Amino acid sequence: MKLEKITQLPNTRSKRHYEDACAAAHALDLVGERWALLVIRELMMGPKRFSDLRESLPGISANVLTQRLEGLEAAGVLVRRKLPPPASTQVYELTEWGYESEPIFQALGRWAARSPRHDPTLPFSTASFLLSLRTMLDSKRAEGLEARVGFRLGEETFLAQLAGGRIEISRSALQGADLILTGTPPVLAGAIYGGQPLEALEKAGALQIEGDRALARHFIGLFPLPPKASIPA
Amino acid sequence: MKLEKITQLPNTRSKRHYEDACAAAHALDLVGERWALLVIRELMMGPKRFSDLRESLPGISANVLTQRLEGLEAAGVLVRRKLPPPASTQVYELTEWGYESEPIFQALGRWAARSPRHDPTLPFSTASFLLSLRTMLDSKRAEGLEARVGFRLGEETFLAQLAGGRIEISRSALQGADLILTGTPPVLAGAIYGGQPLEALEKAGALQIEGDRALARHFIGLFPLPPKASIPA
DNA sequence: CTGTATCCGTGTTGATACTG
DNA sequence: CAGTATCAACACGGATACAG
Repeated sequence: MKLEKITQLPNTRSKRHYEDACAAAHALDLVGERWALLVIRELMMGPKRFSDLRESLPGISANVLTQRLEGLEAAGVLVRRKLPPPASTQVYELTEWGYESEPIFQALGRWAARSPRHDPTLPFSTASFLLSLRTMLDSKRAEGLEARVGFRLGEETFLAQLAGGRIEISRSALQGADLILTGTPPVLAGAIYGGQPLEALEKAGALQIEGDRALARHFIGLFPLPPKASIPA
Repeated sequence: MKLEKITQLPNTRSKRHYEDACAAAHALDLVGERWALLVIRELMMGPKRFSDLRESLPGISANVLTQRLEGLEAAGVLVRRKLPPPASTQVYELTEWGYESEPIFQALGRWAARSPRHDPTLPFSTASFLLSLRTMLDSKRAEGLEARVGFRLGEETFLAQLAGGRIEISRSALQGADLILTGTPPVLAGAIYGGQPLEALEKAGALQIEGDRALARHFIGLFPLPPKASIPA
């Protein structure tokens, strides 16, 4: 008669959370669940649909994505919005406060780039590639440069504007770009972070360069990786 | 004879990890499990023993703490060290790279301090209080100030040195301090972040002030909180 | 006294199949 | 396309027992 266990009180304290006044701990209550931060990362360059999110998050399952979207909406990190007709499709978009979480990704990324176990050959999403540029730009090296670099990544195009040692990147058309790079995020990352020569990638057909080729060579040198941490025996 | 179950293959792919080249995702593979970041936070002000960690992490269970310590050691974030006799007790200490994770906490903390749901009345550990000072110091306001502020928090003492708009905090004896504050982390946080008047806390016996009282009033004004985010309906 | 290992009830996660 | 339903595997947290 194990069916008698209807007496389960299902929600004493429905969610698991740290009982801790520390703001960082609170942040983990909000976005510390598995996949939550990666969902936010994927929305960092602008709104996306449910299935766009699924595609760019290798391995997330539909039900978990649903739960995370619900949780993040309840937390005030994102909103679901219906695009006006004729598109009429639903998208998820970060709130202003949601967009302000970018420094979290930068801190995580800068730190983990030094990890001895970091494997840069895994799948690389468009959003993380573009965020990595914002994170890794060496403002000293970019100081004197003023330029517009366009990216064609799959269906989408993005424009990076360099000025005053800073970089701004947004979804945008590419007119007025001094240079346009076309390829997949892993290939572009190979050129920028992996030191792979542009010519070789071009010959292999993995990369196309239109416009100022000298700028291309300069540009890919603006994003130095930190040295690996040496771990004790 | 349940002992026959040795046939369990325990590690097909022993750990759950994101298959993602993004460095931030890799960071989450290393320190994204529940409790991992809070363990690191507690070690941020110096080495601790197993039971110190348990005490300062309300709600963690012994087996989970063991697992996290193993995982973080394997990742190269911390090491276990045996103190020389006669103390001969084992402590956990962050590696240099482990200490470099502090910007992660600052980014998380700054962001979540704006959360509409942040509840600052929960338990507050010594480590998170001291880290919050490093995080929230307004360097403009601290610009001209040169001072040493001591803290007596339970058994331990810490010295905060202000100079050139920056703050350094370390476990240390308190000689040479211009001001010494004694109390619990929640009380001190109430004064610094909650705007509770020093005199009231002192009269209530929750706080003791030794030394330069004008400095105390100045000091608690150096750590402004950001405004709450307004979340959409 | 300081950690570690094991058992166990429960909640969370993830893969597949399925529905509006 | 945008999710729900189901179910198995795992992770968490509590208790307890064990080892130096």
